[in-house]
Amino acid sequence: MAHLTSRVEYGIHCLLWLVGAGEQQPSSRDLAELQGISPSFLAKIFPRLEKAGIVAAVPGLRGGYRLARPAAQITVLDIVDAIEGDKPLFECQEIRTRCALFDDPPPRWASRGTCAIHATMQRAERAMRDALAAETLADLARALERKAPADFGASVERWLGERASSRRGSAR
Amino acid sequence: MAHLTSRVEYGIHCLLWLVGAGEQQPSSRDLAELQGISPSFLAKIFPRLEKAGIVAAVPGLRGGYRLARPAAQITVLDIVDAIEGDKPLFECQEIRTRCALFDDPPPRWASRGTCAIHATMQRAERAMRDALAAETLADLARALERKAPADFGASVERWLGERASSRRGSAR
DNA sequence: TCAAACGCGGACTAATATAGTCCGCGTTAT
DNA sequence: ATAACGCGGACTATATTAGTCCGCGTTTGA
Repeated sequence: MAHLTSRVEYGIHCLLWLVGAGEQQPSSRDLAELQGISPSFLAKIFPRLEKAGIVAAVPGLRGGYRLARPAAQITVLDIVDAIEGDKPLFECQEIRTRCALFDDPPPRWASRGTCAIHATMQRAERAMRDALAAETLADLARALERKAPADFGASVERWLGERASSRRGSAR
Repeated sequence: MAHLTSRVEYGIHCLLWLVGAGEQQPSSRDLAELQGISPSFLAKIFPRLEKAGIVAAVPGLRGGYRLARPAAQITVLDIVDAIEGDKPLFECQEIRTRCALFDDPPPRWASRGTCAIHATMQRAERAMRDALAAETLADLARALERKAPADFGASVERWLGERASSRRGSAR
């Protein structure tokens, strides 16, 4: 995969289910099965979202996750950074100081300021991050809501509710 | 490394040496040793730049590379695409069609248009690519020229000239 | 004419990252 | 007490990256 990995893709999709979940607090297993992805893999993703303050975790039986703040205050960049850890698009290796014409301690001017190539890459990364910061979880949820039939949200809530009550019940 | 790899970093640094090379056409080995990187690794990078029409290759003894067009007409994006092959920042896996509430052929509306998450990532990638396309090799060369002492360009040309004549000579 | 250096490509290796799985801990509700 | 929860660490398989090595066809100075 590329720079924005499956972790981010899975994370956002499952956060979107959380937007319309109402009072419920689905577990990571609930979310994984609702979304059709690996439960054990999703279980590695959500703790990162919790530490970043995007979701709140409720421990114990009947526990699970809910959004820690309104969806309109969670940007896609917040999610990406929480999951991927703010890894840079480009890592400058300071190649500019390694020139056959330089002596062992390379001249000062060679490492003065930021490497021009690095600066260009940083501008590109900034542009990418700005674009990700411009979109919130609420925007994405609205886009999905427009596509789905009117009763779909209620169906999802019902499905999550059934999962929750089956846990309380005879414990399979 | 991240999404923009060492290949790109090495490629751009060595292309910059080519900007001020004048009439000379340094070999990839010349460029690698001038820049202090692995000659065999750089030798895998330059054929890609050649196929993209960024540099022109001259085969045979005394052969080497020169820019195929003016540095002002070579953007950083051109170089990145030539070396990395235009790989996307994000690969959508169409997770949206995999919902536990869907039947085996998922409903039409679920895959209607572009996935909203994918669209956001594509906007971010576009922003990144636009930023890379805004900078040319000539811009980078100018930035370096401002830092280096006035006679540095001439020293590099002399170094490359000596390498060239030592090839013609008694063969090491 | 012949060797040496060139570009080019393919096969190979080592290290790292990604996508997962599995197990055990402490917590909590039934 | 048990079962499900979040959490973390250890583990595996596969893909990518960084880099080496060798061989082919071309060109050219000795």
